[in-house]
Amino acid sequence: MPSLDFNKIIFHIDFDSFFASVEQQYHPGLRGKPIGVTGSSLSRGVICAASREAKKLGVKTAMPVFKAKKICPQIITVKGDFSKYQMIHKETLKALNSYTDMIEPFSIDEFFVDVTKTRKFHGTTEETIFKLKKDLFDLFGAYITASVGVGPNKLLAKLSSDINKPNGFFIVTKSNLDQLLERTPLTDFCGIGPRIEKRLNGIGVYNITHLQRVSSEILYREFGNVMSIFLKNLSLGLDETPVRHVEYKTLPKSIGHQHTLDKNTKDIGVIKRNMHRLSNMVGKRLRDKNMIGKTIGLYLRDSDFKGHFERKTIKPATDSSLKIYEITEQLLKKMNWSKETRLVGISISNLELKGLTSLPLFEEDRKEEKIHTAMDKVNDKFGEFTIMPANTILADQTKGKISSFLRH
DNA sequence: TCTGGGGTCCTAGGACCC
DNA sequence: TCTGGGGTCCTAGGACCC
Repeated sequence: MPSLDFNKIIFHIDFDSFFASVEQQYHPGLRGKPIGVTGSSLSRGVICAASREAKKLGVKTAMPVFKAKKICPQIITVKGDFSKYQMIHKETLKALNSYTDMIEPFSIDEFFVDVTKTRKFHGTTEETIFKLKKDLFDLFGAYITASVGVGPNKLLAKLSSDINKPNGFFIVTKSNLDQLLERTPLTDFCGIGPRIEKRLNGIGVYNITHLQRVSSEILYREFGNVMSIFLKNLSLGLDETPVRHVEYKTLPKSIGHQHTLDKNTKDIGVIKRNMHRLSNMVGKRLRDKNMIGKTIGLYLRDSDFKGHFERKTIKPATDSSLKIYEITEQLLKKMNWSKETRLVGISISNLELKGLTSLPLFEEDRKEEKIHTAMDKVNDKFGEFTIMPANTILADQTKGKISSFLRH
């Protein structure tokens, strides 16, 4: 049974309206205005991030652009520039490294930092927070701010970084813990989404106090072993997952790309060309990371927004774009697909680092590898998708540069 | 004008091997 | 003889996060 140890000090650092703040920092003309950062889809996009001014007017993350415009006609939409956000992420990691190496990036704009052992070099918890905020100010300027939550574990740290947003902080203590838990709606806890909430409601649990009191047997019956223990611990503010060292996470478990078509289509040719392009993107990223994967998946979303997924595991593992494409083509056949299609996605999982064992045995394969290497080199030099197999080039959207966005 | 794009983890059940 | 059980791999499906 885990317990709460207030000698442990975990920070959760969460940038405020991250993408939007970055754009406002870079473009002074956008400051003080309601802006929404959008993804790559032009005609059917969603708001990836809203500035605080836009939030005040009711614009929310993941809201379709057209809806945001309806609610807030004066909103300025800005196309997101992922490389900028990535750069700030990396700089933040560097800055945090001067405190401790116990840093776990949780997303592009969130970090857990375990300062239990190192805090004493920076004074009290409050002094450490202020120093950290000053570091960020010196690095990025006044517009890119972060809120900090401090607690004895990741669960409580994450919960509290939201309390005094933007640019605030909150420290969980023995004396404010109960109140904090009680005032937090179930779905504000990391790990409880709308489905779980509904199932909790089904067994009479509507708030955290109910969850504390509900019997473990009833929870077990509804959620099984792992989830019921997780929920019970959560209700008491308990969480023993460690802050993982930054290096621990650098190897991805899966790599995927998806793309919402400009228009729904039944044209298998269009779908296949998108599959081909996405396969190239996935393969390229595998090769960049020097990884190979075994399980290849094809995801199609129909016009009713329903997702359909098939996957297949192959041996040996591959990093070949062509192989990935061929497998997804088989999957497409297996799905017997004839629906109006909205989105095409391709992913690969079951990843491992490419070792000596996976050197291609046959001349044919070596040739393909050489082509890939040459193609990747040109693309690295002159930009993504300078060279692509001919049938990947889409008649209707030739300049198919897709920026990949990790989050809002 | 309905609803993007990148991920992670868990469970149940079947196939297969020994 | 017709059948036990553990382990691993895979598929299929579901839920969550930002």
